[in-house]
Amino acid sequence: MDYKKLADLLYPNAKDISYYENLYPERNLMEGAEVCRFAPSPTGRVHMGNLFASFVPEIIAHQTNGVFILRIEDTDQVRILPNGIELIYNDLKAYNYKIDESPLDGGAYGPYVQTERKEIYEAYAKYLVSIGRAYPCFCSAEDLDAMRERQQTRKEQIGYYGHYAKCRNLSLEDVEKHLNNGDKFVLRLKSIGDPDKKFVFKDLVKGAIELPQNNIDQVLIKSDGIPPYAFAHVVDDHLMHTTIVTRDDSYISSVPYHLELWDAFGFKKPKFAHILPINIKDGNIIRKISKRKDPWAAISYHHENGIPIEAVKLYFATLMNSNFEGWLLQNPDKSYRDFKFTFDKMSKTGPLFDMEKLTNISKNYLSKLKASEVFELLDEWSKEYDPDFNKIINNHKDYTINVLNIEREQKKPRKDFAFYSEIKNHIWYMFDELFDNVVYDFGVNNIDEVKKIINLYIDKYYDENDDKDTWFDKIKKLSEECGYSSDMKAYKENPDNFKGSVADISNIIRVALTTKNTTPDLYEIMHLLGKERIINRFNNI
RNA sequence: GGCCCGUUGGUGAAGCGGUUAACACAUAUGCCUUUCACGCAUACAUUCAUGGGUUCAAAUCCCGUACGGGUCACCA
Repeated sequence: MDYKKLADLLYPNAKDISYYENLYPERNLMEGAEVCRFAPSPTGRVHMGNLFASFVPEIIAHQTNGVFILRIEDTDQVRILPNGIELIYNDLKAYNYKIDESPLDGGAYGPYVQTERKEIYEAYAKYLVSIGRAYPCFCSAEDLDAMRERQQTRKEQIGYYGHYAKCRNLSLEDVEKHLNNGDKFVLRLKSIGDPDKKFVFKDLVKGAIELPQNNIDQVLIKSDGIPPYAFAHVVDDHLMHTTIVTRDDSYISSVPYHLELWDAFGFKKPKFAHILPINIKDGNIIRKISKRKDPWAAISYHHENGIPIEAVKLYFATLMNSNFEGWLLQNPDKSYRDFKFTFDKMSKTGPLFDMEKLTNISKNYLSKLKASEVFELLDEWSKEYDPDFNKIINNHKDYTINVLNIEREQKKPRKDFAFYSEIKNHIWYMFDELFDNVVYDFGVNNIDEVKKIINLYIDKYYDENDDKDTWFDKIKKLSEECGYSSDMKAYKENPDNFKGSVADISNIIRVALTTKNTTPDLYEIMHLLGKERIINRFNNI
């Protein structure tokens, strides 16, 4: 068989691969720099699962001074979305992922959309034919269905291989005849593997895995001229000089085929890291995150609820390498990017998404920020999701920052809220605009007693210039004057001797001012509220 | 069904031949305290799915069983 002739027959116009080999030369990178990529299909918006899948290559690429590529795998025309590329790109950008090369940023190794690389694939397909490792197959869908059925009933391996690979031995004349007929064909790999032979594949995440060789003559180019995933992946990652292929763990079973393809081309193989998808426990079953079933997994849900993007990334970092958490505890002021991530520390079983954990991480993250930083974040979030509140906090910007600063600048700051959407619930009573139609609950204290106490307090004790100690001493004096114990220990020992304690007095003032039974430090709140507002609120009781 | 992979407390997860089986989250109790939050202290796996084997020694190595997941397309 003259393979060269067959190749020309099949792909008369395709370029020689040397053209592309020269067009996309070796990258000039530092020793150890990794070229990684995220290669999604443009089928819709990113969710937590994809976001994690892209977090990994992004961080590895940039930690090694390498390159992070966004490549769009749109060879399956039926599932793609019209603006799918922008959707994905914007979602990644919203999380501050640094994308070095992409359909939108361009780059020297593009195009970065697979359907735009058709002629490249053709050249490499032609090459494979010319060296006798690929051949055209004219079998119809019906032929293949019949074959599969037969294999199934005979309990044989399913696929196009061995004597089932009818088109493998087509002569040049046969092919020519079909072509003249206008018959469509797919290009298939001429596999030389033996499934009875095993080899050991080293995965960066999963370690050594024993796999059987591939013997299926897989489809390299579909009848529409576009390659399925595997062929496109090999050509693209070769030409883009990817050093680490990160992808979903489900690809692992097709590794034997992929490796045979790399070898058929004679290309230098990249390293592989098969990443377990983030799972979710749904009742008793564990399954992949689903966009449809898990609304909380959608990026939009995170935006709406004001889940800080940095917290999500911190959470991803702990999912990626569980020793990250301990490191962060030791290095609270460092960025997650300073931590040395490795693949071998990644979960081999698939991490479970844990909202409680994310919440905790987020609380810690927000508690460490400056009040002004929290304000900026809150401002940005509320602009879109709570415009009324946004107006209020911007009308009193400095005041709001001070409110957010209550018990913040201390070694162990408060951790009241995890998400921006929760902040309002914690500080609304500090704003007169929101302190409207409020309902007070003074518990066991009747309203006359309450009025007596607050009036006495304002007339006799309150002074807005008091420091905290003086302020509290006065509360104690007020307690005693009203028959309440100023000493908690004494009160606890003989509660019957008093009408209540200084805690009750404090709480009456707290509720009168905020309606809430639990608030941050009362002194700070009163200090920020100011005399006028305090008197007004007391008078409203 | 074939082929791969996995199974450690309520949860995530470290450990990879000798540990009191880390750590974090959650939960509970106590302390601190004007409330809350924070913090601190204590408790929570007589044991690492299960049965066997190797070994002086096994969560760690080997074999079987059960269960769970992945994959077997002109989808990625």
